[in-house]
Amino acid sequence: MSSPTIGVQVIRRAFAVLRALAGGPLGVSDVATAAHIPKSTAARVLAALAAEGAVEQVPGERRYRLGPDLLSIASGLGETWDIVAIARPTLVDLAAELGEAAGVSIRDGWTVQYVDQVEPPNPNPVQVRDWTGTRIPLHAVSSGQVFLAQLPAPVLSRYLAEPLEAFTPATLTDATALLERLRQVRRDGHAWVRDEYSIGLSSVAASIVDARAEVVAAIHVHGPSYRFPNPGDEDRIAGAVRAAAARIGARLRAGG
Amino acid sequence: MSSPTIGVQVIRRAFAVLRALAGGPLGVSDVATAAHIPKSTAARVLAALAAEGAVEQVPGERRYRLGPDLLSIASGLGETWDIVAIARPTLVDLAAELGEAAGVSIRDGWTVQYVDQVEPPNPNPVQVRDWTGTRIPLHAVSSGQVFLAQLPAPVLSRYLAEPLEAFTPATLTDATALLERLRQVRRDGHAWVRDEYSIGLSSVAASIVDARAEVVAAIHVHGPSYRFPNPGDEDRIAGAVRAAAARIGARLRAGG
DNA sequence: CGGCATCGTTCCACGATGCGGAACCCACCG
DNA sequence: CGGTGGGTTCCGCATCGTGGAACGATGCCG
Repeated sequence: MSSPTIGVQVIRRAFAVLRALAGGPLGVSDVATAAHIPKSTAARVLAALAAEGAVEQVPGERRYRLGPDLLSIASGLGETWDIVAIARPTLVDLAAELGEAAGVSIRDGWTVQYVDQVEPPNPNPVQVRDWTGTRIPLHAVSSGQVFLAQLPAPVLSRYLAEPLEAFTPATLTDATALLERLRQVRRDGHAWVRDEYSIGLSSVAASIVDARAEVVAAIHVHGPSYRFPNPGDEDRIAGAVRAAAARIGARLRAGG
Repeated sequence: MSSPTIGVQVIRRAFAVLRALAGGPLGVSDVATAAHIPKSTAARVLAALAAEGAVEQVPGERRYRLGPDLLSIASGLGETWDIVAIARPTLVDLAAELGEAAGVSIRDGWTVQYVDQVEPPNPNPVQVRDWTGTRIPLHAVSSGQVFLAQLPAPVLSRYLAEPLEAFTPATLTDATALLERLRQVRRDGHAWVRDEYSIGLSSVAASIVDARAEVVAAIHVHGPSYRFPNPGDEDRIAGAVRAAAARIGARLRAGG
């Protein structure tokens, strides 16, 4: 291998297989193709994963899909798990109300990690792809700015010390401009971002606060800039997002 | 190896590690002990899992915990995922209302698979352990009986063809007795089970029906038999469980 | 303040373990 | 009945993981 390739390779492959299956049930050959591994190896890995309950054959067919045992592991995620589970119904409502996709994210170091997303009912054919599982630098997206806005000043300045990557011409790469934006975010309780991460994509986000008054997650709604937000509709939309975030926070604080 | 030990062993170990971490953050040595693998191997596996985002170091500390990327995989579970996510808030309410633990399960072959469980607030010190991730034969538990009650006759008789394992003296191991019970379940819309799986443990379950009118999951509430159900309280409790199941079903049918 | 108990990391030679190409089998289809 | 494509099995090779042990960092306690 030209690159050192750190780590245990079977594990790499196993997860490649799991991620491939996350898209829906697949047969052995498809898995092999999707995960870039030889067919026989794919079969062996699938068998091993099946023995662990991480995947299972869909009854009748011979394709594989993710197995329910993953949930028993995922439920060990603790607070993160609670957040996703609790947020889901509210996201469904929010997506329905605004007609665009809604999602939750958490902060992971200097990036946002999107952990769940729900599409509106009767989604418009023009829709934003599902970002679940993606990590994006904090300054480039609305959820990230929400996280940044509540960081203690010294921590924040450590983030600003490094150069801010540009994704589009609109990305805020200047520390001063970003600080000004964060001031707005703190004032409004939400962050509006247009075309800063991807051209033609707009989003609003608001933060979720747990019992210890800490920001543990953020929710957002996003859609194509040409129709979202409709001019003059920004406040209504932002209000809905803030309200949803508040509701989720309340549930989180109430129910364990 | 005395036993053939089928499967890829690194994968076995990787999942042993993940399951160990499902209980909460652990250091390398603890993981090694819990998963019964040498320390250096544990470190290597953890590093590999970390590279996949399946685990992460808790910031500041050096212990590891499950990583958010698991969610991006779990969200590929499709309907099962939706069920858990949607059921959670209702389970929280239900557990609070009845003061005992509530859970969701799905059917997996001839077993029930518990996929989530929530404890009541201020739980009594005497509580039932968390069954999440466990599989139990259908006839022995309330959720299982709910699933059995709606199986087509021919499928059901295939299950009854094999001997029914006894877990306690109260387990229904006689096909006729079980059929009679299932009749009750169909009539009532719920299943009450006392001491049939474990002595001193009682539970009620009701089924969750999706848009295609299929039973896709069941919820239950269970507690120690000495206090649950309180005499004369069976109907109220069962009613609450049925209502919760109906609510979850409705949400499931509405929101994607 | 210094020594001891832990915990994590690194190293390396050994060999078990997983690898994967190819042959085989089966189910489905034309 | 011959062909195609997916799944499973086989088996010799060497890769990849293994784990004991030594090292280094931490932090607790005396």
